[in-house]
Amino acid sequence: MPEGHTLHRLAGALDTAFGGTTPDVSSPQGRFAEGAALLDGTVLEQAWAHGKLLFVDFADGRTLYVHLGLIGKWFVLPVPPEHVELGPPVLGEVRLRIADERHVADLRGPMACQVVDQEEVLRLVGRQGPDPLQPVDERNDPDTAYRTIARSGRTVAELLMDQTVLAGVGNIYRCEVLWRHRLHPLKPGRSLKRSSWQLIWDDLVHLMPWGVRTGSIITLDDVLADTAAAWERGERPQVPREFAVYQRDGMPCLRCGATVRHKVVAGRNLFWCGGCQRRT
DNA sequence: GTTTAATGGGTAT
DNA sequence: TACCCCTTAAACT
Repeated sequence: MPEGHTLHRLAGALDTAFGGTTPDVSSPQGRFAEGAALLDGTVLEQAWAHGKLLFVDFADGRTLYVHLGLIGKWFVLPVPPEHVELGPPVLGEVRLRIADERHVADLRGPMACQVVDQEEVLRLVGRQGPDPLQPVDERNDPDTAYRTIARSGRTVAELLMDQTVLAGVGNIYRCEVLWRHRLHPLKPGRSLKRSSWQLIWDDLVHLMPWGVRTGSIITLDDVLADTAAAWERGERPQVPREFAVYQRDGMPCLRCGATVRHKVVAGRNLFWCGGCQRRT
């Protein structure tokens, strides 16, 4: 679920459902009871994201900071008619519920869920690298990422997932974008050409908004073409969960037919094609 | 019924 | 590198 596209999509959904209103904020599970009490009954001004960090600005300078981590989920759903009176029943471990008579947003399993001040927001965002889902400017500059990559002996695979280098990319986008540009994931950062970095960044800028629109990571050109065509027609298609290399170890590469390889690197599953992703 | 894996990341060793 | 946290659904026995 959670790479950067998920958080930007969530920010939009929270804005649409609750922006400018005063929803009920609670912690059915109890573990966020104090924070929920601080926010309950105040205006939810705006939700926004940088990389995988999600922020919800409330009145009085209070901001809710949420990081979904690996397993966190946050669904924003309409309240079905039969549950308008009492609100939908709480199922499972709901750390935080934001709700009114029209919408309910239940947060489960987040790595972080806390009320922070503006200083802390700046500190958190300041540690993040540039985010391909935000406009490039002085504060969101892919060149800063390349400067780090170009003098690093760490692998490109590791650097792309380091949120202080590049914000929002997770394991799927990283594996797939490297495949798309035939780059070996274990190349050291300092061997990555500037032109290759520019291709990676531009490709993420191209791909990730489709993740925000559809809620699904799309990295195959034919899936993207079908989805974009359907979108043009005003349809909201179900996106097939298909990738080039992610979780396809032992299977043939969709491009060259060589066997997709797999290795655990820094505790994460890394996939790449042994045939068409060169080390050079 | 129990174990594992998952699109993350912080902290200790 | 290891270990810890968070939750749930799928994959085991």
